[in-house]
Amino acid sequence: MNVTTLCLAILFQEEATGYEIKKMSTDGKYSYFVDASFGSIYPALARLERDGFVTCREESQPGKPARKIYSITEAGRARFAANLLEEPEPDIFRSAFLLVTMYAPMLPRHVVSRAIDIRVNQLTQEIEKLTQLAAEEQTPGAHWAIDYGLCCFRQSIEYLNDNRERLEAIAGTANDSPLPAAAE
Amino acid sequence: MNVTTLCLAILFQEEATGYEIKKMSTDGKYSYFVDASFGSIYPALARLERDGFVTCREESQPGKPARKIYSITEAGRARFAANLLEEPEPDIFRSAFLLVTMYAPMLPRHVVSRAIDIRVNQLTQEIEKLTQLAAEEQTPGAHWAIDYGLCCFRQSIEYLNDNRERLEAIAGTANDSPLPAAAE
DNA sequence: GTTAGCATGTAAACAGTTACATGATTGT
DNA sequence: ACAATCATGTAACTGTTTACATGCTAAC
Repeated sequence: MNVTTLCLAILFQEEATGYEIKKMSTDGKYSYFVDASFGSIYPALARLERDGFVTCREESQPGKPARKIYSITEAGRARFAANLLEEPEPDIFRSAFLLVTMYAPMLPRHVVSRAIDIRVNQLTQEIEKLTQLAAEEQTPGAHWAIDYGLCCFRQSIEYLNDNRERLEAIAGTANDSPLPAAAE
Repeated sequence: MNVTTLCLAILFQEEATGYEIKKMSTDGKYSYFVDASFGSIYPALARLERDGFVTCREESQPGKPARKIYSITEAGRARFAANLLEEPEPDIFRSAFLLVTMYAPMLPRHVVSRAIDIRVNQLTQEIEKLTQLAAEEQTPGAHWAIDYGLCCFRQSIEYLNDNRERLEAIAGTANDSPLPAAAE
């Protein structure tokens, strides 16, 4: 999914500024679609407005730049809806954590332990985020998605806790490691 | 992870050609790191060779372009190892399937059903791939990673099978859908 | 006094994809 | 006949990030 579609997806549900879209795509409910930066969101919104898929009203604030609040148009709704009807692209999972596990034999034990700790932490935070989202959220589709996410993340943490010793035992067992520190 | 690091990661474990690296990053064991195209792999290998991180020997084949088999150097091993010691970046999950679930109320039921079918299929294939990989694979780190993946994927399929009716029941319940087809 | 949050926007730089060029072999 | 697999490589294009510019307010 590209930034333009992300903007339409969010504006389909609620009005928002570019700043708010950025937050939602980085931490919020829409973080499972794209993580976009300001440098891609602002130009995307300008293009969407130029092409009639969104409209914009300004709200001036004393001392700050005016908030530009975007709303989706009928053309915008239709475009996003048509998008949703297409076959969804495959889900993507990319993991620097798994890279560490694959090369565990050549890594010092503490590096492997730290990687597990970081991953468990990340998952815990993700669960907290979803729990909070569920409390605020009303739409039934979002609720289903949140429940699914919670189930997957909990299972993942459980697996990590149950199997971390097995992985830590592998650490540092390679005898041809290019890391002098591996022997420590 | 970028394409250059991917090449080093693979060449750390085994010699390979650009073509083989492409396959491994798209379907194989390394598909959880980056999915790279030829247009990025060949230039990356050329840069790595120029900078002394890999070496290359050619194996001519009648009727085909010569295979350029790359091997990692000590400098390359050191560079990749240093990379692994850094704090791993957070794992990334991006899902077009979850987008469909979130907007289920405005979608016709068959679109939602199809999205679930596609996702279950994708997960099933992922499990088959990992099972096959486990049969071929020797390194203990890779085995741990595969077991972890299998656990997550199985759990995910189970959830989808147990909760698909609940999601399908939501489909088409929005009365303000921009899709005329939603009423079918 | 310094960091974080709010708020918009631009331009250069970068990484990567897509499409093209070339061509034999094997399977359907 | 046609598609897929093997095999390398380049060039144009695209989308996105990073860094910059600007500036107020509130918290620590």
